[in-house]
Amino acid sequence: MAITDVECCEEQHVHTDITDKAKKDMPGEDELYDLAELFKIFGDSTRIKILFALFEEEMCVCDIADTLNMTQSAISHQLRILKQSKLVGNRREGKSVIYFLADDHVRTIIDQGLNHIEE
Amino acid sequence: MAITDVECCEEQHVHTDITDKAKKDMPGEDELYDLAELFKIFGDSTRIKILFALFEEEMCVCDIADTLNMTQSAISHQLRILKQSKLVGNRREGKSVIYFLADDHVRTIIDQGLNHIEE
DNA sequence: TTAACATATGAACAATCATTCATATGTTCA
DNA sequence: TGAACATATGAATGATTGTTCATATGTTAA
Repeated sequence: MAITDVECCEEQHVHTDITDKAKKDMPGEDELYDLAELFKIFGDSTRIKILFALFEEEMCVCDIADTLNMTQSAISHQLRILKQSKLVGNRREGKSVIYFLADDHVRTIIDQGLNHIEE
Repeated sequence: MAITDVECCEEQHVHTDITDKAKKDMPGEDELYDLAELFKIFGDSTRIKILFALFEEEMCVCDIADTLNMTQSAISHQLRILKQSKLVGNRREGKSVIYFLADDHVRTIIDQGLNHIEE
């Protein structure tokens, strides 16, 4: 057990058997960062609402804005974020652009969140 | 179909059959807000790391700080948030305070996130 | 009680972010 | 081609937030 610098408490008192194991099993920085970034996407009620709307059916931007009673611009900005995270996909259909859920992870993640809320 | 005000696109073009259904099935504001708040907790890599550390075993604040190589103050502030969200619990044990995972939802939610990342 | 240790917390600061506004891009139809 | 519609986007702004620093609270042992 190396005594390199001062911790919050005396280094001697750190339970290195536990912390060593925790450090060893900790995922890499990149994975942890990506994971946090993913959850950050769900951490905004506008985006959550958009996802709930798309649970029903695919929709154009205009319909989503109407459903949430928000401006087209605000929705478009958020859709861009959702698309970058591969949570939604889109396709152009004439003048409209149709957005849809990319996969079923979204549903599962949100359902787990609801479970926690409703306990 | 009421024509009350101007939407992003002409009100006439909104697919009210779809938007009405989406509006009807949308959870209440409070629930959506709580859900977003919950995911916001997971949307920070420091808190994610703390949760991963606690996956291994319960730990005192000092050990968590050592595991993450961060200051005691930063960890304590984040533990407060995690506790408020009922994601972790704690108990005092002498001079130390031991933190632990509150329930298994945490694991499930993070696992689902990892699934999405690793695809 | 005092000293040392462990944790919590308030204030301040920098960074991040959601929305708005103005405008640009892209599509269709006459 | 031009006009109308639908969506995207850059800049600006107000609000939120993670960390640091200083310090307070709480616990133990001498």
